[in-house]
Amino acid sequence: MKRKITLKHIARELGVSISTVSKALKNSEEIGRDTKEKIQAFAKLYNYKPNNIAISLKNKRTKNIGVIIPDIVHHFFTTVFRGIEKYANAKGYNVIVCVSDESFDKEVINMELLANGSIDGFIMALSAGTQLKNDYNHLKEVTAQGIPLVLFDRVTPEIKCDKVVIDDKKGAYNAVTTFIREGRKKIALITTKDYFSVSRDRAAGYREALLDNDLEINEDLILEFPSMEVDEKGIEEFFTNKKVDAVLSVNEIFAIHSMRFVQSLGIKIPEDISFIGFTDGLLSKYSTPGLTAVAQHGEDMGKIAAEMLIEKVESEEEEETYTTKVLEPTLIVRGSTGN
Amino acid sequence: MKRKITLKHIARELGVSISTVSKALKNSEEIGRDTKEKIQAFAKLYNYKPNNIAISLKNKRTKNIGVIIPDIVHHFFTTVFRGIEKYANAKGYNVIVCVSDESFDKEVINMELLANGSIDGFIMALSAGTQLKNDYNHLKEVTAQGIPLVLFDRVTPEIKCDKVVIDDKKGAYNAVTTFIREGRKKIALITTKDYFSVSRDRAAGYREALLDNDLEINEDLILEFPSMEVDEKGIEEFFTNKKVDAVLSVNEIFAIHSMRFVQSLGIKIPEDISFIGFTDGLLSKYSTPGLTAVAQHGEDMGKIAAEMLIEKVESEEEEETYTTKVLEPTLIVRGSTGN
DNA sequence: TTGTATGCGTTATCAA
DNA sequence: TTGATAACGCATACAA
Repeated sequence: MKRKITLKHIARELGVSISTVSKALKNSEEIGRDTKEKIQAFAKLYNYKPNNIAISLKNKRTKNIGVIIPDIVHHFFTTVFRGIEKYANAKGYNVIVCVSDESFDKEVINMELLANGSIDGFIMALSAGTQLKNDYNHLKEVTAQGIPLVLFDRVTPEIKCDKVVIDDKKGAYNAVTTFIREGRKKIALITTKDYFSVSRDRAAGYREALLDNDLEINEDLILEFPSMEVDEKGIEEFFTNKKVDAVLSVNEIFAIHSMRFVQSLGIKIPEDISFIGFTDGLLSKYSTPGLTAVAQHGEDMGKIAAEMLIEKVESEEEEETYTTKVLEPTLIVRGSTGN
Repeated sequence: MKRKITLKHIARELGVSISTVSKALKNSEEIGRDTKEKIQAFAKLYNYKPNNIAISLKNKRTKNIGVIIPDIVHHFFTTVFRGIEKYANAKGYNVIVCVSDESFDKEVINMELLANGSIDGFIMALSAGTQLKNDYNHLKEVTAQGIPLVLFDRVTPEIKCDKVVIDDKKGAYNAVTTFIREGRKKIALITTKDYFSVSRDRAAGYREALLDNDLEINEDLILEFPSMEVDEKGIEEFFTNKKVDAVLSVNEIFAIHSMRFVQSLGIKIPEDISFIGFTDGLLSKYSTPGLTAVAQHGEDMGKIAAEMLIEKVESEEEEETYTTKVLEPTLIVRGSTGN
């Protein structure tokens, strides 16, 4: 087993000093031609590569960025992650992922762990637990230490930092407008309590679109689940009792379940009822009929988040200017709408 | 902005030596009661946490594990990752992810980068590019340096290391047997060239099951795509020209597309044709009808991989014994089979 | 009981 | 042109 070779080894082997080796390998002008060649040849031969950890310690820069997301088996987050990873990698950064599992405690623990020197900055989406608890001290700690932070998708105004979100309100607004243009009148919303920031905005867009079109808001047509767990019973009950001709769902999974259930009742999509769901994921694409979806452009979001973070990480000045980028949602039209 | 505090700061502030502080914080018996209390109080007040990087350098242990996977927007890999992450985290390890993007070059670059001190060991699934090129020198390098490596799912006999796989052959065998028990005779296989290790095994299982049941292998019923890209045309052509009453697909996506197409032809599932697909993902669960699937138990696989890796990382002896764990596939029965 | 010295692998400053 | 030394933050063997 050939252990990794260090400057010291090379120096000893070649009878020169460590600093000479270091300089030679950086092609410093200070070092004589032949010593340089000798050292470089030797280094190449033994495949010398500087130790990242030592360099991190010296530079106080790890070239690692920490990503904390609520879940990894999740199409949207995974898409954002891809955007982050691609950009970060291209910039020479590695990505350390921690999954908060929607738990406040795990989010805190992971963050504190990584904050002790492992990473140069954070990119994260708040866990449900954190949003529920409304406690952001761990984030404040981190930013107070001068560690750059970028929040995406699930954000909070409590923390001053860069943010990337999509215009959830507009996404919902556009979806509802689409329904109305189709002549739908009884438009339902299936939403969830947990995802405060996004659900709130989406519900707001839903309401605003109805009002702007002189339709009244019927609270009976708003189905609110406590979490994103699928409540099969709740869905069945809703659709057996309520008469609706269009449904906006804040996520794919509620929409898919609903579609299946109404289809089992012999109701036709989109003839009798239209569906639009947030987050253009695999299910939307492959359901029958395809689910018209509000695309969140996760990969772009990830890329932008990484850009913002690395920008801050590498900038010398301690700017106190934070920006929030708002991406435009796009409606991907499929078979579940349009009659 | 309050920068992170170090032992040195505490020492200076309290007028003691660095080593005294270090010992006091480790509750060493050597240090006097009052000094210890004073130091501990001060440290708590300023929320002292040791710097991970410094400790890594000292211990030559990073407590990071590197995970290299071909794709992150992928249900199976993401599931494995969850298993890895959970276990690793519980053991105090962080996970650095790199995505090879199915490319040999990226796999090599990422691996070499991480191998220079950033991680204590690797868990990975080979990229398609690597399997195609059949070049494993980067893996050999790493293991030669004594860095533990665990391969999962997409493995190679070329490298001596721990491995975790499912019995792909058996999964396919069982699926085909299920078809035969249903009385199916014209059983097709949709497969792909790229994933050598898994596709080969699955195809072998398919063939063996046919032979064991005295059915002849009709090469016309084997549809082989060059990659996992969906070739809509190819699928349509196949199903318009061939008469089949059962289909085993090496992935969900081919199966889903095929189901949709045959349904559009008015063929009934499972009455006229049965489907089974590998990788029990979201699509299988939510397609209509649900796709009977060969579950790969990704999370277990990830957990086992992490266990094996951490075991090796933390063991003192340089054992040269490598084991391969083979997980049993499970058939998840849904609506696409059983007539 | 406390402190000094050394080392982990690297780089940078300064001296020779 | 080369090398000694200090420093990054921490831990520990050894002195005092």
